[in-house]
Amino acid sequence: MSNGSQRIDPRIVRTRQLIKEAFIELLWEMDLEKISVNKIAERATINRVTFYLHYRDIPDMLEKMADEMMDNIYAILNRTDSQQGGKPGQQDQESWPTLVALLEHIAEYSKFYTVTLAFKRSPIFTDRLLKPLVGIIKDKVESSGKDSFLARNAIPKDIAVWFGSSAMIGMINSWLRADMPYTPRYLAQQMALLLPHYFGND
Amino acid sequence: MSNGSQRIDPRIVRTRQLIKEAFIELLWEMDLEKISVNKIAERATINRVTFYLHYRDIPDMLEKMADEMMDNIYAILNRTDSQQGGKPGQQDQESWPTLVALLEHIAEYSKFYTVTLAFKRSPIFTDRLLKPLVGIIKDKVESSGKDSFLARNAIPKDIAVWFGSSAMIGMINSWLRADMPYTPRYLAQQMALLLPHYFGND
DNA sequence: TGACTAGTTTACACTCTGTTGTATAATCAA
DNA sequence: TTGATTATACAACAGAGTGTAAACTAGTCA
Repeated sequence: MSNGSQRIDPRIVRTRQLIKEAFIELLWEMDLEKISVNKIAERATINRVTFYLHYRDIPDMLEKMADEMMDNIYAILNRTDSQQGGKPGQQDQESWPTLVALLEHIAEYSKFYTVTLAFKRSPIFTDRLLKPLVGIIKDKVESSGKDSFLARNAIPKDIAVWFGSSAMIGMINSWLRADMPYTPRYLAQQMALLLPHYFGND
Repeated sequence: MSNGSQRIDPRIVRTRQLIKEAFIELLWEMDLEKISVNKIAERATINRVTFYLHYRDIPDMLEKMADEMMDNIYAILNRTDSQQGGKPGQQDQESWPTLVALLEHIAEYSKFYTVTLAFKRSPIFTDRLLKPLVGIIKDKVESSGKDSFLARNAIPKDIAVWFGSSAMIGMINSWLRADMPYTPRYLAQQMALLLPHYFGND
């Protein structure tokens, strides 16, 4: 109880890593619905029964992988948020460090994020990523002044949130699909340009 | 051969309709991967073998349903495009009739579009709908002048297209998820306000 | 080293798939 | 209306995948 991070049996780490890698590989090669526990076990060079020692079924595995992903995302969002404190002026010049950090993280694990968000017909985790973005955009919209663009045009707040968050997630999506032809920093700058109402410079 | 619309055996129409309705119902109730041919046949009150007389498997059925959907979408896009001809000035005042027609169509068949685009974790047809929107947005971006917002800020054209199309599809998605709290016309107006660079009034 | 735990192996009952052959019922054309 | 045609129903099958159990093997940690 004294140690926060429990010591985990390295066999468990190894097996879960093998399963995860096998799944990502298979998702490159075929649609989600064609992936079976059999195939995952075979590709991961583990016994099929071992899979069931870790996950109830494939949807359960997806759920846990998504949770893992979101832990990483939230770690980035919280880290950069607290680092810069409350200096919204400088924030814009740097085109929002949080956004840059997020895009850099996605670029680092691009294989995972591509198959999981942007690939084929099954953007299985898009929904998850949308959630924190909605939260961020919501804050921006809520705190926008009476004379802001959104207020001047009487745009309902929920529509403003829909717009900002889906534009952002869609651009990340397209960027991954196009095999990341721009650097995270440059893309972040363009996003800030296109979404001025959400980046302070309104 | 003289008649364009082939006379189709009413039994075929009936069976395919039953299958389609059963599938949409099941998609309300469970994830795509939990839906089997067995369940579809049972719900549709047809024999399981009959399913295979119409579709090779479930992915094939999805493909054909998507094709059907896209036929309807393209019919709307082409109809309103040709109706108004080339009067881009008036177009904006009416907040883009094509967009209104599209949203009205989606609202009319909201149950289908909700499960198929916006529901749960499997937006199975989103990709399809994205395609014509990308085409439309691309035209707007290509034809934008040297002194337009996009040109003044040197925003790459592909990024501009990513932005416009994903903002649009995302707003449609969120609108469906929220159970369409605004009329198609009103939503279209808000979209035109938020995306001025794509609606002529730049 | 010895206790513990993860992974392997084999086996079983079950569901789903895709196909075949035959029978029945609905549709269409003359 | 009749006869030919075609869609659907029904029963059966092999093959694959699922989820679970029990006994065994091997890696981990104190």
